[in-house]
Amino acid sequence: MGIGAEERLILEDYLRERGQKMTRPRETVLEAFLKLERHVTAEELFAAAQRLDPSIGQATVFRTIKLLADAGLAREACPDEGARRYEHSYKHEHHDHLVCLGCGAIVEFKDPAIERAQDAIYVKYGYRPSNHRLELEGYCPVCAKKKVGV
Amino acid sequence: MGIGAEERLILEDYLRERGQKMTRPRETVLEAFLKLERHVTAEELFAAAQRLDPSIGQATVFRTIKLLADAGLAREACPDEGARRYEHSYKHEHHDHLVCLGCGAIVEFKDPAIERAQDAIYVKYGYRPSNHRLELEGYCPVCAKKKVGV
DNA sequence: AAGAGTATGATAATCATTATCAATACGATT
DNA sequence: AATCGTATTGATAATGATTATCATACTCTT
Ligand SMILES: [Mn+2]
Ligand SMILES: [Mn+2]
Ligand SMILES: [Zn+2]
Ligand SMILES: [Zn+2]
Repeated sequence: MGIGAEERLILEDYLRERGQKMTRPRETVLEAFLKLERHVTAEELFAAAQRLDPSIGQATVFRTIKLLADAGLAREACPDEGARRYEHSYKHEHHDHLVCLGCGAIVEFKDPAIERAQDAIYVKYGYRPSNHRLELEGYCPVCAKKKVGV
Repeated sequence: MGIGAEERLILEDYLRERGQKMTRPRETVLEAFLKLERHVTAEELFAAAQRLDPSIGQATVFRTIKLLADAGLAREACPDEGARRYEHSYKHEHHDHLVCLGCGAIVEFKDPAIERAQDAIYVKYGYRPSNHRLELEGYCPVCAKKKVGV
């Protein structure tokens, strides 16, 4: 069983349910995405997909990453001032991000106390929860040293 | 003492320190901003400023709202899928946002437990804190009712 | 193999924001 | 109050990410 077989099936099911088709370009984008274990922009994904198939178009990458997100295989995370970024969603639990403003290093974390407190906020105001985004910005130990006193 | 006198002085000091000048357009944008007690886009601010002075240019609004942010009078908050939004910062403490995906209603809240837990994360990973962004999305009581079962 | 309908890639269009630049306004100094 | 060196302005073009268009190509079921 090849890499990404499970994800491929998920995408196929998702497409079939909606009368859409599994195509070669979509396979290519999925494969490129699964190989990139990072928070990736559409442009980076486009470059990776082109390495697998130079004939692939940019528009297709934008369209497909959205499909992957709808299908539950990808999820938006860590927008990069201007560009969206996506990360794996399938078998990758929700988490928050601590990002270094100096070098871009990203720590992924999940704090039960924070998650619980957020749920309490929803309850307090009678809102039905959908999703949340928590991003902590700062300077990693290395970059903090470089900017002493700033 | 007119409305916004304090803020005006803050802006003047900020500009003087950097060899920049207090100008009529900047006054106009500040006045328009202070009157808008909401999370506002540059475009909305532009419209409001034009009502005060039809000759004002859009570029000036973009430039000035950034100045206000640097000067500590404004702060980015609640980006509106595509466009930045700004809110008052002077004498308006940090807070997080709970936003309704149905009608756009925004609840501002501050949870000491969450803030504390966030600080702990910074400590745990040795990061120097800069700022953080927490946004809870969901459906307000009214909109939740309209979408029962969705 | 054929047909109906979806997907593709190239390209143009959007939208928010920024850069450019000649003309103008500030404000310190005289 | 007039002068002068700079900073600022508004109009406009440019940018960058994303989306829309559309003629052609592909999928998948029959
Ligand atoms: Mn992540
Ligand atoms: Mn707010
Ligand atoms: Zn760093
Ligand atoms: Zn609502």
